[in-house]
Amino acid sequence: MSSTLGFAILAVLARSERSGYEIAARMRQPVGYFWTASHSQIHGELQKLLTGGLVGFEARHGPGPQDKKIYRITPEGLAELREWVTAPPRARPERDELVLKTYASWLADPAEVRRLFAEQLAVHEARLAEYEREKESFGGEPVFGDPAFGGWAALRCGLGYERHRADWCRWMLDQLS
Amino acid sequence: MSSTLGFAILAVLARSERSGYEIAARMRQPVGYFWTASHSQIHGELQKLLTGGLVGFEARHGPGPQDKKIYRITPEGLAELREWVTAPPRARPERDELVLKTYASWLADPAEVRRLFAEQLAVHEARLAEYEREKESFGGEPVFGDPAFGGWAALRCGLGYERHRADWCRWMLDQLS
DNA sequence: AATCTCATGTAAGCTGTTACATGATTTA
DNA sequence: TAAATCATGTAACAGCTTACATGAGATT
Repeated sequence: MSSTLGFAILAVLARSERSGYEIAARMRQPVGYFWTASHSQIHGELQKLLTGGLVGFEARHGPGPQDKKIYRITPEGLAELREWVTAPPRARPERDELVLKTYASWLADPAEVRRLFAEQLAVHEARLAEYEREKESFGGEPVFGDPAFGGWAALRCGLGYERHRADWCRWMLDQLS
Repeated sequence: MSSTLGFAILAVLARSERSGYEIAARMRQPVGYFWTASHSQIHGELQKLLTGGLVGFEARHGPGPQDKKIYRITPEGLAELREWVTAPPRARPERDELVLKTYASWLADPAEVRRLFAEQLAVHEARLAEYEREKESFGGEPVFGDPAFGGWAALRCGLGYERHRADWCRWMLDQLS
């Protein structure tokens, strides 16, 4: 039984073998859009996966003081990952700081609340523009079965989310005028 | 400097004085739609808020072995809460297990993926129906300034989110057929 | 008689963040 | 020569979950 982070790492390694450093880079972009971890967390989790026999590694030298370790998913790791993919996700409790602030917004100066939501709207519009650019960079529309489909579907989810958030911010700004 | 949980508790206490038990109940419903905590976490956080002078309490007896403690926000607590409301929320890293599963879905049996998304769609449609019912239970549409506006705005955010998620699940099911 | 609600707390453990520690190679 | 990138690890701490512990009063 691995943690979700373990499966995130396995999902990356299922596509190609990588060093811990490279996995950490992926956890910023593009996997970072839906799962993130710092390098310290990744190195620790890789140790656990190694103990569990879900990954193996091959050391290669340089550059740097320590040898580079190229991790690879094992057949056992792939089997566990496959099982996990279609298992129902465990519900995470919602924690949304902006909505919490909204809940307490009756205490605040309306002008300041307006500024807060204008800022948030700008953030979501910027992300939307970024996602639209990435959408362009996909040549065609990948279909299910293609490994690229995962990234495509995630991007569509991100676009929908940012649109919903931007709409809500606009509605809030309307309410404040 | 309080944690976000501290401010969530202060936001509840700003509306009316409550015992730890009652705050925990609120953290399931309706505040639970955007912030949750278990009773053990709440009791611990209340101790910190008490030490910081942001809340005070009055003990009242019964029922139960220990006295009931009715917590009340202090002027200092209210001032800190007011300041926090319009401060920019600190960005939480995205962690979305369903999207992560989608990223790895190329490894799985399409029929199983279809089942997973059909299940998720049902979850979001059920929540949508629940939120619609709650929307009805609001008599009119509260306006900004009314404490009830916070709950109303949060509900509208929730409705938008569930619609976006349901749409994405439907799109995924389309892709799988 | 059993279970549910009210009521507060402690403790162990996991997850995740931030800072510390080292050092070679490449680029500006 | 200074900084960025590559590269791996440890340690301290904060946040959160789950289980343990107790017990009165109300309901079934």
